[in-house]
Amino acid sequence: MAYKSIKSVLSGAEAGSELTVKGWVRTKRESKNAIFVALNDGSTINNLQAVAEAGQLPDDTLRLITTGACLAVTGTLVESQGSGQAVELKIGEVHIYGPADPEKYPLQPKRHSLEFLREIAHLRPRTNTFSAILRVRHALAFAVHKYYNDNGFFYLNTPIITASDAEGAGEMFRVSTLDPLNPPKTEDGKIDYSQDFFGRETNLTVSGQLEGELGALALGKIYTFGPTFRAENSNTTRHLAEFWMIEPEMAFYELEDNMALAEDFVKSVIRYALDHCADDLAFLENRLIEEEKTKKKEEQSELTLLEKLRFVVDNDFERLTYTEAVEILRNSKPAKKGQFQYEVGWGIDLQSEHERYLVEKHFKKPVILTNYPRAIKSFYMKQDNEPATNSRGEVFGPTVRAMDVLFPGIGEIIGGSQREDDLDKLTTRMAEVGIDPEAIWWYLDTRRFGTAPHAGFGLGFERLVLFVTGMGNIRDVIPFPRAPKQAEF
RNA sequence: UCCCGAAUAGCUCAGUCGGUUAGAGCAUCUGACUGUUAAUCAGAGGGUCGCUGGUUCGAGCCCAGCUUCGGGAGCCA
Repeated sequence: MAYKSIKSVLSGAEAGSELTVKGWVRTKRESKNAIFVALNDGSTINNLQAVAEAGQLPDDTLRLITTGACLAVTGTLVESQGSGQAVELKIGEVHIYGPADPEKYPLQPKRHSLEFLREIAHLRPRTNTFSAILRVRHALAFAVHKYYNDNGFFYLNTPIITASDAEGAGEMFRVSTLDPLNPPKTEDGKIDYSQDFFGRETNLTVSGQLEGELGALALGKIYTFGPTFRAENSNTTRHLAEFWMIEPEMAFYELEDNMALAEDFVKSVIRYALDHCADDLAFLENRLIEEEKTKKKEEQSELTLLEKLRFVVDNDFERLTYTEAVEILRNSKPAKKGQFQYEVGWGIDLQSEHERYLVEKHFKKPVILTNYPRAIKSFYMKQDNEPATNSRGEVFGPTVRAMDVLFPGIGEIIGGSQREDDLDKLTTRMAEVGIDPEAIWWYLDTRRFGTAPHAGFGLGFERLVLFVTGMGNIRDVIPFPRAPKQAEF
C-alpha cells in the first residue's frame, strides 16, 4: 500500500506525478465547479489541498467527507490554480477509511480553548497546535540523544521500580501486587511487604540519579532519559505526576564542568529545534502573538518566541553564587519597597518571586545559581571547603556545590550538583539528616571503592518543551498528562 | 495542600435589582453564491443553567456543602 507523506509531497513531489496520500480532513469547501478538501496526515503542520470537480464524486461519498474523517486520496499532483498553495492534488479516487459524524465530532474548524482540548486529550493531537507541539517534542527528544551520543555519553536505563526512598525527594507511588482489601499483616499489625512481589516495599522512581552515579563511575559519562514519578499533590502549570527527566552524570566533572555542560546542552537542543522545526515553531509563534493581543500591554512579552529562543542560544547564561544572588535581591527595588511576599536572607531558600526577579527583571537571561547553603540542599551534594562570604566580608554558613539553572517563565529547568565523593563527609551528612546508610549500601560502595570526583544534573524534559514551544501549561506539552485527579487517557 | 476565581447550547461567553418564553458569536444542518483558503450571505435545529440541599410566593442569579476546572503559592524537574 504505497502512499506518500504530505510533508514529502509538499516539499518535493513533481507536478504531474500520480500519487496517493492518506490523512484526516481539516476542512471541506464546496463551490460551484469544485470541491476543496484540506488534508493533514500529521507529517507536517501544512495541509495538502485535494480538489475534485463538482459532480465527480458520488453524493454518498461527498457526504462523508467532513472535518475529522480519514481518507485515502489518489490523484495527480498539479500546480494550484488558487493562490494559497503552490501545488494541489487533483482527485482521481477517494477511499473513506473512517467518517466522523460532524454533529458529534468535537473538533470543528474553529478555535478551541486549551482547557477544552485537555478534556479531549485523545483527539487533540489532530489539532495544529498539538501536532506542532508533539513534533517539536520529538525533535527535542531526538536532539537530546544526539547531543549525548555525539559527546561520548552512554545512554543508561535506570530502574523505574525502586526500593530506594533514601533521597527524601517527596511522595512516591507505591508499587504492589498485594490485595488492597486484605493485605497480609505482620504481628504488630503493619502491612507485611515481605509477602509482596519484590519481597519488600517498592515505589516508582523519583530520580535515576543514584543509579546514574553507579554508571558514571564505571562508564565515565552516562545519561538517563526516562519517566519519573512524583506523588506530590502539585497543582501548577509546571508540575506533573509523571514526567520525563534527563539526567547526565559524569566522572571527573566538577561544578564548573557541570555548568558548562548544562549550558552547552540546553543551547544545543534548542538550536536543533530552531534548525529542524521551522514550520511548527513559526505556527506556535503566531499562536502566541494572537494570544498576546488579548493581554494587557504590560503583560505582553518583549520578544517573540523565535526571538526568545535565538536570544538564549546566542547569549551566555549568567553565573553567580547563591550568596551573590541574595545580596542582589536584598538591594533590589522590590525588596526595598517591600514588594516581595517572602523575606530574602542568607540561609532561606529563594522563592519563585525571587528567582523570577533575577531572571526576568535583573539579568533578563537564563541564570545559573551555585553554592547554596548546605542546610537547604540534598545530602549527596559536594561540600565546599570554605563557608560563604559576601562582598562586605560577612561570613555565612557552609555551602554545597549545587547549581540551579533558571529560565524565564519556567523557573528551575535544571537542578544539579557536584556529588560528595568523600565517604566520611557523605555518611556524616547522612547521619545528620537521618538517612540509614544500610538502605543505600550499594551507593556508598562507590565511595568505598575507587571513588572519584563526579557531577550531574536533572533536566525536566517537559519544562524544556514548555520553553521551546512557548506554551503556558506543562499539561499541554505531554501527550497524556498525569496530574492529581487526571489519568483519563 | 493553601489562596482566589469559574462552572449556562457541541465550543467561547453574555444573562441587569431574584420576576413571564434563558440570549449572542462560532460550530452543525438546509438553501443561495463562489477556484475556495477556519470562504461569504440567509435560515433552521440545538439547554436537566455542574451536583445536593436551603432561603423565597418565585432561583441561572442569594446561602451552605460537594465535585470538577482554571490562575497563583508551596513542593520541585
